[in-house]
Amino acid sequence: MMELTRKGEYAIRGILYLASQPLGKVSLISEIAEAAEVPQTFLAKIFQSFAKMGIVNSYRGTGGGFTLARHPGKITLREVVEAVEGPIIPNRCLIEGGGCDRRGNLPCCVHEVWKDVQAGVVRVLDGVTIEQLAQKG
Amino acid sequence: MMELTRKGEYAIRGILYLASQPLGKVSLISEIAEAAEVPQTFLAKIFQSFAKMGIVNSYRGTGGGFTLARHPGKITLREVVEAVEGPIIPNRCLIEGGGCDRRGNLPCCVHEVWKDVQAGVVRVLDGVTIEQLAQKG
DNA sequence: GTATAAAAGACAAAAACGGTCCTGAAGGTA
DNA sequence: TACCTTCAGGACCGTTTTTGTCTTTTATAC
Repeated sequence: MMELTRKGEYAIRGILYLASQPLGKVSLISEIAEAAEVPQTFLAKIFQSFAKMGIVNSYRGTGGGFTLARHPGKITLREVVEAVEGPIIPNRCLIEGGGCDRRGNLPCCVHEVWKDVQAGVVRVLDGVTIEQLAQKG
Repeated sequence: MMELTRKGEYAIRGILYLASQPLGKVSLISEIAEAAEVPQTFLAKIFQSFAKMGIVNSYRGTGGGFTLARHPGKITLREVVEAVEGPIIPNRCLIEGGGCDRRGNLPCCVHEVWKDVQAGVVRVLDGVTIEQLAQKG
C-alpha cells in the first residue's frame, strides 16, 4: 500500500541529476535520461510536468534543454513527487469536502485519521530538499 | 498518490459493522455486506483475509458466520488496512534491504526519507482502534 | 531555411483494480 | 445417510492505471 510508482522514482532520479550539475547549466533530456537510467521518452513526459509546475525551466531549439527553476535548496521532495503523482491523498474522502459519510453530509469516522496520515507524509516530504538528497549522493 | 483502494475502504466498513454488533454475536457475510453497502462476493474475499490474519473468526455451516477475534479495542486500523492492502511500503527500496542504490549495495539517498514516511503512517494507523472509530460513527 | 530540442497527443502492452461465478469443504440437522 | 447452510478457494473477466513508444507540431538558434 501507498507505493510510489516508477514515474515518481524516475522523477526523483531525474531531478537529482539536474541538482548535481553546475547551477544554471542546461541539460538535454537525453543526457539526463542516460545518467538517471530512465527511458528517455518517459522521462520527457516527466520533465514536461516539472516545467508546468515551475520546478524546471525548459528551452527549445539548439542549445536547449532543462535547468532547475530554483536553487535546489528551495525545491522539496514533496513538490517533485506531487508534480508527477498528483497530490498526496490517502483517501478519496479528503477530496469530497467532508461529505464522506454514507448516511448524510458529515465527515466519515475515519476522516480525521486520513487527514493525520496526509499531514504526516506531507510534513516529511516537505522537510527534505533535493539539495539535501543530492549532497548525500 | 498513496490512495486507499476500494478493498481497503470496504474492509474498514465491514469490520466496523462487526464492531457495532454485540460482542460475540455471529454475523453472516450477507448481513455485513448489506449493512456496509459492499458487494457480497467481494466482501467475502476481504473477510477471508481477515480470518487469515487472525482479526476475525469464521464459522461454517448452519449458524456460521464471522465474529471479531479480539476485543475491538485491541484491533488497530493498521491491521485492518494491511490485512487487505499488504504492508505499508511507500517505496520498493524499503523491501530490498538497503541495496537500493543503483551504483552499489548501499541504501539510496532517499531511503531514510521513505523510512520516515512509513514510520509516520504506521504510527497514525496503529494509534487508532476500530473501537474508537465505531464509537464515533 | 534548416537543424535542433522540447511539447503534445495518439497508441499499446502489461499490470492492477474491482468485481463475479463456480466448485469444494466443513459443519449442522433430520 | 442425505441434505442444507455457510465459508474457502480458484478461475475468470471487464475496466482502469501504469509504463512506456511513436509521430507530429512548435519554438529557437544559426
